[in-house]
Amino acid sequence: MDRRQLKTRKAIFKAFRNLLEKKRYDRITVQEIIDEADVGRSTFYSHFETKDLLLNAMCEDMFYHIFENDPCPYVGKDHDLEGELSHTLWHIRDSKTDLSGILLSDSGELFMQYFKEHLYTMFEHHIESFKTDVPKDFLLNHLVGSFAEMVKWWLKENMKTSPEATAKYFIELTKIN
Amino acid sequence: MDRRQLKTRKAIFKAFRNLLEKKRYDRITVQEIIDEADVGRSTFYSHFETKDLLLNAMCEDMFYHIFENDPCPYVGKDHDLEGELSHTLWHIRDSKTDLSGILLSDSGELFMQYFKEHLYTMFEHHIESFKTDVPKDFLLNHLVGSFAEMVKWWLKENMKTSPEATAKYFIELTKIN
DNA sequence: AATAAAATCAAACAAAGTGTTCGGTAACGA
DNA sequence: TCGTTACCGAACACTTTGTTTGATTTTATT
Repeated sequence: MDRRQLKTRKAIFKAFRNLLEKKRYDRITVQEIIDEADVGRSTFYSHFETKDLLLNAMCEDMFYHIFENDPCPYVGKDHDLEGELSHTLWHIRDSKTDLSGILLSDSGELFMQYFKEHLYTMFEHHIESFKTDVPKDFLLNHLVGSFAEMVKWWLKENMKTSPEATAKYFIELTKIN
Repeated sequence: MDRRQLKTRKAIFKAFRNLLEKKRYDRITVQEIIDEADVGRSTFYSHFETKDLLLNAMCEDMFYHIFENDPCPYVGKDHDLEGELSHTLWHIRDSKTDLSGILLSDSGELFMQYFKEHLYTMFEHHIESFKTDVPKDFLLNHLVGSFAEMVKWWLKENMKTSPEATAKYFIELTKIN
């Protein structure tokens, strides 16, 4: 990939992130992004057709590393749920881009939706092992929703508790078998 | 209040609701609302300064009846949590305006935020009676988040289960003491 | 029924944002 | 070095916004 492309792409992402911490997504104009990123108007549109696609690209960028299936450097094995949750929290904490700034911003719910989509596929792999009477889709919704809320709370509290303890917390509070 | 005012206000609300079921909040223009409601441009702005304030007014209108502290016609006493949750679900089901259309729309998260605000104050009254080690604010987040997700799921499934059974479901799945 | 008050309307407006196109300039990779 | 590619800035037609104007109903009251 051309260095120039990467440079503009990063500049736009950074500008977008800066703006998102200051104001709501739907109040941010392309004009402002252009000014903040200091790129030409036509350049922006050659990279991203719309503001929505920019958001989309940025979310993929942000959440890719968090949910990638890599050998976990912190937790030995992540085949059990609790281990995988810790793993995920580790990645969130170590994420290079400031996730808390964005997830806790006025447009946080927007990113939460992307976040939840990833969580769905993650929890889906464990859903079979749970013994409960509630329907599967409800249970999934419940797990994803409460875990996402927990992450938000965790970030808001500056991640005082360790990923392991936090994951254990979550398991503890939810009757999943 | 003047009949004309009420008529315009209702027309705008209805137009807004119709549009919200078709497209996202931030893609809806004031122009479209005006056209759909068939009111003059200046009339709209004499009622609502901005689109955000219109949303705000409509949410208050929608959630007022759901969370008002009335003598419950369905559940005898609503001093216990489960009874209050049933009560809330009853109101949601009987709500005149189609809540599910809006809460499940593309802009559902927007309304969920308002919804959650009400839930917070509701759960706060019960929080003292819970015996658990997790911090109070985390527990609140957890309850509000998972209950809100449950309502969304419930609406999506066309409210097949009864309010009472659904509330019991929720209590059942959450370790709150 | 008459009247004063108030809400509505259409039209017009400047200002700001959108998305596209253009040719010129500069940076890249080979 | 040289062809390719990405960037820039300027201009464009177009839409949306929020405000103002003055004429036209509709309302509540007497």
